[in-house]
Amino acid sequence: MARKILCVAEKPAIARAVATHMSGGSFQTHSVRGNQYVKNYEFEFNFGAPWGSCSVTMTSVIGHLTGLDFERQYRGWQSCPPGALFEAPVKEEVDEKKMPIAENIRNQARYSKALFIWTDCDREGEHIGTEVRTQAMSGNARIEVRRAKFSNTERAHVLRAAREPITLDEFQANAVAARIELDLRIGAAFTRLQTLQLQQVAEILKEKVISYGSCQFPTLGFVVDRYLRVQNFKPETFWGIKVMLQREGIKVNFLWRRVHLFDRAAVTMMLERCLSAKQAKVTKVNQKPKSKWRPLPLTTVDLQMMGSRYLRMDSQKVMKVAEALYTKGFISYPRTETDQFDKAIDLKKLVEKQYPDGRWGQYARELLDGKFRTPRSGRHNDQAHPPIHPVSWVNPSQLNSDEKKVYEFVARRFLACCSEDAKGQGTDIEIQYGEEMFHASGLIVLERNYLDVYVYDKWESSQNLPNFEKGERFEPTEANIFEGKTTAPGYLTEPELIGLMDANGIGTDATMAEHIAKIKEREYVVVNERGSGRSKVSELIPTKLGTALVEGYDNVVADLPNSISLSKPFLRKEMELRMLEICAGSKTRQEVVQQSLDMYREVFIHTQRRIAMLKTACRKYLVPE
DNA sequence: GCAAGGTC
Repeated sequence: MARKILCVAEKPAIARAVATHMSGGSFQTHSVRGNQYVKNYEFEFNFGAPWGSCSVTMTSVIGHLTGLDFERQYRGWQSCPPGALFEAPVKEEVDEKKMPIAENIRNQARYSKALFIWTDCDREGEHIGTEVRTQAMSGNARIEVRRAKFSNTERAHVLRAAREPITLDEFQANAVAARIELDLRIGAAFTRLQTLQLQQVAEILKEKVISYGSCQFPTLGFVVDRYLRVQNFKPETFWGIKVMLQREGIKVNFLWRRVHLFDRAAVTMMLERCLSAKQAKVTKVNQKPKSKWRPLPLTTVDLQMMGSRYLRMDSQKVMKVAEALYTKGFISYPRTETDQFDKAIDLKKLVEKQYPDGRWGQYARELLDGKFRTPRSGRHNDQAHPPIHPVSWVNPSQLNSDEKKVYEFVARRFLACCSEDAKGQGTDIEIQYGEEMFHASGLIVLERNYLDVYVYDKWESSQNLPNFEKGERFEPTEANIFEGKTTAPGYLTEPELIGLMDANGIGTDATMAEHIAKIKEREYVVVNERGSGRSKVSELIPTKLGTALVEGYDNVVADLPNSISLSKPFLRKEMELRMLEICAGSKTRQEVVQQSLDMYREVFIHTQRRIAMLKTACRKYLVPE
């Protein structure tokens, strides 16, 4: 009998795609008792030396198999002081719902010579791989374990991954294990402490869970930070000089190089000097081609930001809709950090699939008639998923209105990536007037190219500039002083928040939207709709509770030399750096867990000692006088 | 009743 090899992917869709390539399209599908999504695919495959031709069962898990929790006697909120959770024993157990999946792996492993792990090639994937290995080995202790290294599900790439397996990266798996333990201990300890303490302070907190998490709190911190900047904003008056020339029936406005100053007397004096010079001199006339670059291939973070901005959906909604489109086979996997297309992907074939569309089908045809350009490459590659792109065309009548909007965006974005940049002719004119420099610029859009399909970008020709020659002199039609006031920044919008989280390493592409949803659910922030119609913006405003928590924690650590407030992203960032050290092999999991726990324990003890400050902040905002 | 991370 042929040797048997068990393959396990991170999710059903990958199992199916890999099985399709390895089997050349002919495999048997068996359902798995107890789970409707996971399937076992059986087929023959020649792995080459040393395995040779084998019968294969390809199956999957659905993300992590296990979860970490405290031992039973520590799960009650009154069972121990919250601080004890820094040391309380924890155990990893297969989730109740994942039991049938784990059992399937144990059963399949029993008759298998080897286990090939096909989880995503990222940190979480390595950890999920160890969970799969544990199950397989408990079914068959002698099973040999390998790992397939792949970054997309293109056929040749998959086949090579099957024939050139590597080993699991224990360092990366350990880094995730450390993250899991830290998130649990720190999250639970602070959540219980602040919930139990603050519930006593105000009537409206009585039944509330006041959660703390290393991601949700910095997310809240960003919202409060902006809110306070808006509240504390004091407008300042500034003055500037504007110069206008009327020529060939066109009014040309020249902008001051200094933009504006906050000293009226100084500006007045500068203007006087200009006026007494009478004539201005053209110091530069620059004609140069300008281009507006087509967008980069689409990542999750970008999809969420663009979704909030142009599709009027919050980030969680966009992701839900994108997942539905993915599950139905219309777009590629929507969780990716990759903004470069692999060379192996046949992009033209994907463009061709858009031919039937009434809105951009013609544009797609023109691309393949010679206008096609290889997409730009960004600098990110998660080695697991390609940029988000349409994989098949769908008739809009088959989609609901949100799905239509997201699919349209993904399709237009993809076609834009495969297009030429927009081209234009720019003119910059610089003049010297007295001692001061001014400039005017014009733009003529010559070729719209990608703009024709990517309706979300705007790039318009400006008013035509009249002719100027370098060295010529003219007397301006007008030269005036103008007055203005600095304006407050707006409240934080969701796309801005996602940008901040991304830049500060708070959450992952897949979880950022969840953290924002979490702080809404906890009533730390609310969404305020301002304006109407096209100019409508959704602003995030902290509630009194959200403001009180941030203020309270800031006060608690205000006079500590090294403690950084929990509302800031730095602690999480530090944890991230330590995880990278585990990945590099320079620190062990145990060292990192101990170090990080020590750091957070210090803040915890301090918070406990000064719990009155947290309570005072809550009372200040939440208890009526 | 707590976290964050996978995925459905």
